[in-house]
Amino acid sequence: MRRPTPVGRVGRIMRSRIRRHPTAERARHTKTSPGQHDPRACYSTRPNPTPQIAMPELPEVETTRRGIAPHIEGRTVTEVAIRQPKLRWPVSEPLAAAIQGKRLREVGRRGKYLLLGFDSGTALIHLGMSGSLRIVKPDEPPRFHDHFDIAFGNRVLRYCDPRRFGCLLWVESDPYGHSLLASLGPEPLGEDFTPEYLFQRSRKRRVPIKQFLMDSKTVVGVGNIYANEALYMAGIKPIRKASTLTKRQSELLVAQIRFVLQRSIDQGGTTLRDFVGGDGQPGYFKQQLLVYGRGTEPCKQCGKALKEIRMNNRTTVYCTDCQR
DNA sequence: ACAAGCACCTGAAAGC
DNA sequence: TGCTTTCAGGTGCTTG
Repeated sequence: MRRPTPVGRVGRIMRSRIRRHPTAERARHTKTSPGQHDPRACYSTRPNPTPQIAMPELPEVETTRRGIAPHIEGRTVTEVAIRQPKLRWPVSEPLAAAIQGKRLREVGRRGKYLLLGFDSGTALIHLGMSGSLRIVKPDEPPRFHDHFDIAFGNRVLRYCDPRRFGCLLWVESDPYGHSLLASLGPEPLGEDFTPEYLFQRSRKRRVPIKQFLMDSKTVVGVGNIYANEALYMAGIKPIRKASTLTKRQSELLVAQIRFVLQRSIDQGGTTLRDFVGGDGQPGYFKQQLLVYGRGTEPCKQCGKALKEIRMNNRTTVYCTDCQR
């Protein structure tokens, strides 16, 4: 089916929207005209193995953090190369100059954001839907979608993102006060994410429970895959209104969310070597998923065909018998 | 405050 | 076979 094209007044308004982040620098990107420098000229030629697209959910981001941290923490930035500044928001203009010669204190994480903490300022990195980071040697030629490098001597942190939904922003003040992080809900593996919290928070919410869980203001790091899995394991139907959640179900749900995320992080630990010289992709997609991606295959508990629907434009899979 | 829907992007898959 | 269209999805923003 053809995508509806916005028409009339509303369409004009939508088309005229400017893509920017309110607190991000308003870097302007003029189109490259003939004769001008084409940023893509920096890339090696296109025929390289297409990077596998894995959806980075919280376990992937945490594994990435653990994978890159030992190689770059405590080291000093020797060079920054931005080949493609047009990510979800323009790469912060002052970033390269700001971190040049600076020492990286630590690699932190808040939700799905990675925080490269320097002595003065923080680089915020989000992997979007298809982003990945890996450590390469300085002489390794960039592939087609390798959009930026941050070099630490002989170790280069390289960012690849075919769909460019990720971002690289420079924040000089307290990063946790930045608008992207300030309103985030609790960490799912932290002590603030309790059954009581989830229960109270869901009281007046009429949206489907799955959508409620995927809202980063409720809890961070629960994307489509893990929302499907956790709801299946907790025996809760994704389309139910959040407000119908019982206290007992809140307990089950919190426990299952913690379980599926922790298990994935544990499994990711076995693929850390992939971050150096490899493709930078943790091997999560190999893990066994109970419902996500199984379409209408039989439920692993009762054998009945799973149901696949679209909810809020997201694929949702559940068992009509095991989930109530 | 809450809810709904769009935008961003491009490789892969499906459709013709 | 080859071209065109649709789908996938995280998440901030705008509108209702």
